[in-house]
Amino acid sequence: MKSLKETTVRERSHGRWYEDACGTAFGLEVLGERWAMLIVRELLLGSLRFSDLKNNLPGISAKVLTERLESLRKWGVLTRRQTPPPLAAQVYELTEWGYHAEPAIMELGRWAARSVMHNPHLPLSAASLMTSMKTMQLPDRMAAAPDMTVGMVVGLEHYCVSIAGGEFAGRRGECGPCDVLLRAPAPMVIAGALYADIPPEALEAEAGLVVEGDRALLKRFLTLFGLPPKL
Amino acid sequence: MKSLKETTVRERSHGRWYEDACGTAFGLEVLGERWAMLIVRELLLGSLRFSDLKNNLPGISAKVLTERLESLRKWGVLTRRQTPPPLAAQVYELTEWGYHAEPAIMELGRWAARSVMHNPHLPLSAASLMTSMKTMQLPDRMAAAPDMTVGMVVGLEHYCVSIAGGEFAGRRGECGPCDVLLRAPAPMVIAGALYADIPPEALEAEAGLVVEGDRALLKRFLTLFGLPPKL
DNA sequence: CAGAATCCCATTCGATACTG
DNA sequence: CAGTATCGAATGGGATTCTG
Repeated sequence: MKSLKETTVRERSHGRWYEDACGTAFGLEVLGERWAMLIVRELLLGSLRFSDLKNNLPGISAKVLTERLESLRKWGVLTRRQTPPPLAAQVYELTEWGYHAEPAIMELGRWAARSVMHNPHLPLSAASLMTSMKTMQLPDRMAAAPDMTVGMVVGLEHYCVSIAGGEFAGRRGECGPCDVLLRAPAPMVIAGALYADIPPEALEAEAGLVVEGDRALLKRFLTLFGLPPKL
Repeated sequence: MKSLKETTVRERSHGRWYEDACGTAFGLEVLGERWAMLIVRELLLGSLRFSDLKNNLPGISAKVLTERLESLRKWGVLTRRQTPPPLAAQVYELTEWGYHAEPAIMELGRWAARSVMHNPHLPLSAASLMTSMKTMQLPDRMAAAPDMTVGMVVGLEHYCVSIAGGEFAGRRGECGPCDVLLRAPAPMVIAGALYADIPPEALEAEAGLVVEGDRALLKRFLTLFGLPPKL
């Protein structure tokens, strides 16, 4: 009984679940626990405080969040940083390696979205919406897109999307001056315009969308994203 | 007490852990459980029977393997198929959608391999070796590579790698006629040649490697793969 | 061999309460 | 706000046994 427990402890002290040393198995040691990858997804859009993470991940408990953050810190995916004196808060921030997990996380999302069992018309968090936009870019349209800056205010959260030289970038925070500003009460209002081809006018009339700025550019913007075909 | 349990059952009946409906969250519902992604990785190289999967995934129990296979089947990642009468065996085989998970799994492995905490010189399964080769292709070298077929016999397992038109393909099974045939007692012998730049002659002398066929082509082959820089 | 079924302990998780 | 502490319930998973 004692020996059984000791064995377990020894194995876990390595942090290893899988005997296998291949890259994927190692990646799963780091990001394979429940919530871990979604925490990273949140932080891809910018640093966050503990409570912001908790609010953005409905269903996660403080305990699990604490454990995951500590685990991810040990693995070198993120760091905990004290913000300068004015705001004495501590924020979690991805390391360079942590940021490089973005392609892996996006590939998983892109793959999953092609399942016939995935319903894209379900409630979505604001961060999910931003990540999905990056994932669902249509490369040929994006290559021909004019540069633009699109601000989004979803509920109380601010996001800024920029397209420059065919490159998409999204982050948390306000844009400053932007070509288009969208205000929506919920993420799925914007998702409706992006993925369900609902005209923005209809969403303004019925879903509380508010559009400011260049409406023609908004139309163009909305053509840059699309769901992949199902398999 | 009853109501608490009912709530739990309802949520799990969706198979949903995360409230979030984004693609990544959905992908994690499907592949986020322990072992699930490694099972898929095994099947990417070709269909396998239950006992083969169990042997190839050291540490997995029959119970967990059964559960995962059933879950993956329900999600449409794989199917269970009866082989024709002569061999009355049943094999697990990825669906088309399941095969499309390959980029996501490889991106995760590629990312993980860039961690300073990942040691590539640890024991490796044969399937991991094959997957890692696909992941660690050097695109520019691969583009200029001549077509070739390389057979590998690792322990008792046979694999066949082909390069045609700059495209890498690997699968389980024998090659038939091939340009180079490698026999190694363990996967890491071949990994040493690929990633640690150990000359094949040294491995033949000291690690039990056996090379048959075109040795010059083998040298060329070994230059096509390399570990990504650490971050 | 290919699993299903059972047993049972260890771990995990979520809810709640508490603290600096 | 940013966690820590504790506890009970749920789940996970290894070992074993049984069946076709």
